[in-house]
Amino acid sequence: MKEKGKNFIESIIDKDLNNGLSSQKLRFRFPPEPNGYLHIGHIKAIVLNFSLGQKYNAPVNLRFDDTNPIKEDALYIEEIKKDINWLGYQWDQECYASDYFEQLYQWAHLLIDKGLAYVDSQSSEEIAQQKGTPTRPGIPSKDRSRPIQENKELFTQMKEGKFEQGRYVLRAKLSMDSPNMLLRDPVIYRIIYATHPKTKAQWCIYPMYDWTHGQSDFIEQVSHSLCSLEFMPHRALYNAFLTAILPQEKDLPFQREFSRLNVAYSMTSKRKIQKLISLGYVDGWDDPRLHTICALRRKGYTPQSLKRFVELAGVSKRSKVIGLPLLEYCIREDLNLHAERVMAVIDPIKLTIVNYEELYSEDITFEKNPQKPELGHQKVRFSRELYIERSDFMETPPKKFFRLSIGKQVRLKGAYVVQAESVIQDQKDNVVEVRCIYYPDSKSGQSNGESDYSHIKATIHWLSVQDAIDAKANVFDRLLLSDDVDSQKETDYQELINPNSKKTISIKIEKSLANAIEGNQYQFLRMGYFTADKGFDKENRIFNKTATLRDSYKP
RNA sequence: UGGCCCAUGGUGUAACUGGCAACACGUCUGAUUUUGGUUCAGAAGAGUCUAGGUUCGAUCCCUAGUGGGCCAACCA
Repeated sequence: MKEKGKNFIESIIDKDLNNGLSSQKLRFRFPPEPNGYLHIGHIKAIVLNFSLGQKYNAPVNLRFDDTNPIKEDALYIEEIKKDINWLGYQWDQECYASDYFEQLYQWAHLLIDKGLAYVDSQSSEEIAQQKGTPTRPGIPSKDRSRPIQENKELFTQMKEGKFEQGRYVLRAKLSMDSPNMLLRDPVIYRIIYATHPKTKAQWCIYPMYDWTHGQSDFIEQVSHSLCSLEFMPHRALYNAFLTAILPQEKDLPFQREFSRLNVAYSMTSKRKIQKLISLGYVDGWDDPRLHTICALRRKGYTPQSLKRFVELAGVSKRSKVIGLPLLEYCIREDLNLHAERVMAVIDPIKLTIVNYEELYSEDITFEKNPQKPELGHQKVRFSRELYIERSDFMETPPKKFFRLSIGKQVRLKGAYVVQAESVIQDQKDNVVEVRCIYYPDSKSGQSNGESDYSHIKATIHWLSVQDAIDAKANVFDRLLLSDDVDSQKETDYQELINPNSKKTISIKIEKSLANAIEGNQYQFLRMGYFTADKGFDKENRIFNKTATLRDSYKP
């Protein structure tokens, strides 16, 4: 049977299943380090692992890789859990690498017993120097041949806090001339005096990533340990350690690597984002211009759209940067189906209907969402004085402009056809008001008698002046000027930042939006998708622009 | 003067153990539409990095080259 769209990870799993691996043994895991907020790149790993879990009906663990107390914080544990839940995933077990510290310590002793690890007293710099280069073999440490018993005693004392930070490390004795630099006697334990988010002051030696990850996978019986491409050289260590401490074990987990999701114009480096925040270029980790999960959420991205994005981006082993248009497509696709349509005028200009009764008004209705008629209708007040979008009127229109200009007709959404008659200008000749007439027999949804309005090419949105409410909208442009900041080593923030990445503008919204709830998404008819910002209330009516609508109008 | 990984329309992925390159986004037409949105129909666009080899036949296997990525933290 030919299955299309299967990615290479799924192919590997299917092959394993065909080769006799029981589907009961399938287990995955998402292993973040709690040292910062999750970003769009993590979404790929999350979606990949959890959707594999769903597809194969296998459990997925959440494992915090908390082996470096200097960088980690309990705050991030909570934030990470929140983000994963928001994405709509439920993990099986909530695990911590620190749960395995004792076991890892015992295994380290086992490694020493086998003559495969030694305590090194050299400084970090000395060790680095002796490592050599990829083309030049390393030099063995003077401590490499330290007797096993002495190693055990020193390591035990390290654990007992007998030494100051940095005094000793435990190194695996592998090879000092491997072309894989990671195999050149890697450090597997170091002394750190810091408070760990989970184990507090219980430990003063901490295992390194390589000594932790494979073993943690084994303990949790993870079958397929998926990580990004840059961990490929670590696979040799992953396997070497597992086979060293578990020589008779047959069902060892194994690591497979996929390319990480790099998004154009996005910054995912914690250090760099932190810098942006401290320099005041963005307001915080959830500034909608960033690509952290909390920022995407605040901007109005939905879990569904982000999952879809990851799905469309695919899984492969090529390093690449995905462009923003795909991300925008995904949120439009979702919001088109779900967002309520409302009227809001972003850049208002007054439109007066001269032949409409001055004190008269009427209720106009239109569908909340043409994609979902069952949602019913929106009711808006129509009257003589309206606001329309400034860009919907032109004094000297180009040939293909279908909207309002003197002598031309448009339909006001849900209401009447109007024809512009004249404009009122200020001293500087700016148009401040458009005056028009309306055709009483052109009302939406009514039979129009003799008149035929089918030639009207455009429908524009509007708001009754007396009912319009003031609000604000944050409109964003890309924060960064370069599409691939993440791969740049040093960054000149001055030159990197788009000075016009955020504009806050005053807009007019319809009454029904006055009590919008934070996080709710709307389509401002013809203008794009907007989301009520956090803290939205009567005093503070702010919307974030989530995405623009597609626009095939080309002047 | 190292090792590992990768190379398919503009972009991202697909093509089962080799059988005349498919899907999505984007682009362009046309239709529908009271959102220049949506939807629908259709089109253009690659002969699979290069050179060899194996084969009746190569995107797929082999060799070499080229280009890109990763690796020398007491980070993960």
